[in-house]
Amino acid sequence: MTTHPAPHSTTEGAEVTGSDVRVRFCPSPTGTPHVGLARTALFNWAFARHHGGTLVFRIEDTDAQRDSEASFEQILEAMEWLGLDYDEGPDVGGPHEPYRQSLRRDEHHRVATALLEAGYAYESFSTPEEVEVRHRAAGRDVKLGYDNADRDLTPEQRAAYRAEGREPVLRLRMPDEDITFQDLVRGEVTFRAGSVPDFVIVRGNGQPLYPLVNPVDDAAMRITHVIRGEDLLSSTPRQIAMHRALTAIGEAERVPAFAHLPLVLGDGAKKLSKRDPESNLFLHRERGFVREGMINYLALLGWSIGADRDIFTPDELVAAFDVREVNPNPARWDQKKAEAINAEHLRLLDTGEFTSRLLPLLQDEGAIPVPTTMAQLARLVDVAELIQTRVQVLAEAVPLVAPFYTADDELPIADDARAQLKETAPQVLDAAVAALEPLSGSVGDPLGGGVEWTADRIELALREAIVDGLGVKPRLAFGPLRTAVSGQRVSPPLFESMAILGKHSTMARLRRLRSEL
RNA sequence: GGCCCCGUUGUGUAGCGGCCUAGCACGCCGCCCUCUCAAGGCGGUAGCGCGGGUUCGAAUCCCGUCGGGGCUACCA
Repeated sequence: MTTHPAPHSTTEGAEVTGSDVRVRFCPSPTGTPHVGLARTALFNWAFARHHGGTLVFRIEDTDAQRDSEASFEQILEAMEWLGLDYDEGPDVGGPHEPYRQSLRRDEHHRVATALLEAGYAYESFSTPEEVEVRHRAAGRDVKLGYDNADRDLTPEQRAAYRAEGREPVLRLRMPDEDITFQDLVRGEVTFRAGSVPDFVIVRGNGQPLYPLVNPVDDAAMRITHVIRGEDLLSSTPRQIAMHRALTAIGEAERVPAFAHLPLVLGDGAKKLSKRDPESNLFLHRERGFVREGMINYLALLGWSIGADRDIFTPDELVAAFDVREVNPNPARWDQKKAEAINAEHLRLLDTGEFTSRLLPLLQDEGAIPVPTTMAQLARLVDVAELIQTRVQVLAEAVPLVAPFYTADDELPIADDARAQLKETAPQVLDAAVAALEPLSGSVGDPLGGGVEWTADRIELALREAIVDGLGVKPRLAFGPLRTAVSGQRVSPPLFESMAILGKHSTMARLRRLRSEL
């Protein structure tokens, strides 16, 4: 048996839709989660949810050299953080267990044997060196890869190789015809006959390889759509050949539909490398990206929801997502745009929610005492309202919030803030102290009478005393006060800050800076 | 080298033969607002890689060309 009739299944090319859709996210647990990986997971998730189908999470941990349990845990953590829930997976079970590829070894061997017996796979004894020698001898480029030389070995030849002590690898016989498929993102793609050599599916030591196990598991799990990165586009003819062979021997129902997502590029024109810090999903989380912002930006890497709109929620993504509308061109990671999108989502949060997203990060960064008291929490809600439009990522809140939780006499005065103080600063501070002293420290006369410590009253008193009284321009009038109160050049609005700090703290801070001049 | 993919302002995109003197967003620049910084408002900057076709008409279709990228393991 040299060639095979093309065993195309009758369902090939007939795309499955609706709740019959079954897609999978199948990372190999190497290293920390990459934004490109997250985008692939997101698009699979959005596709499954949009169609009311099933998302399978399978872990491809068959490379003991590179895989790690820690990485596996991180991928789970990433899925949870992004809120990408799956219907079947290693930690949630499902009808096609196990979902850890390393546990499916027996199944892989069984199928490999079946492929061999049916003639779709064959034993190959050539070493890479021998292949290279043959290419050179024939004047061919050695980069052509395997030369299919062992395709038609006789039983005697195989026995002879075995007698030499050689351990054969198993190769899948590629069909002698063009392989064409409809990529959901790119349209028709054709690989010329003969351009893809017969490939190894089981190592000499018996270890099954990715080109075998990935399609075998997809077939076993009845995957209908393979949505993955463009870097795997060139392996598609091999997978299709494998799926056709699997279909022919009854191990698969169909050849799945393929969709290849554009690459995510880094600064140059190259694929965003794992070495590039911006590729690390968790670094973005630590900086204070929220789930909604990250999902929104990730979705924009190759897809758009409409002509004049680019802010949307995860639910809106699910409702609108269609993998056929994904753009085939590579997308560059743009940190500024990513943060701008995140900022929009921060502003969309109501103050209470914004506050609770902020709290853990502030605690971790030491910007707010731990444990945090109810009073401190209440103050945070007030502060949060002031800074919500002033941060793009949560981490930017740290310097803005910290002064509200620092002892008055320990407030650090930044060098640049001190440096910008003009010679009028002392008299401005004196005037401020004098103007604010008469105000009651009370913030709540329910009847609205009396002098109160509110932002409006504070502003009024200060303007009268300094701007009108001393004839100092507003900018110069309030600069020193800002420095005294926050220790910084940039802060939340001054009068509101004073109101939140209270009279006692405010006065102490004003006097302290004055005393240092 | 071979195979394959991609090509609209700096970036991401809208565009699927006339609605395009190319829209939106980020960025950048300016103005307004203003106690700083933001947010917000207004305005500006910059693009269909190139060459041929097809057509009354092309960013949109075809061919070529150039450029960029991916893959090219007994990794996944």
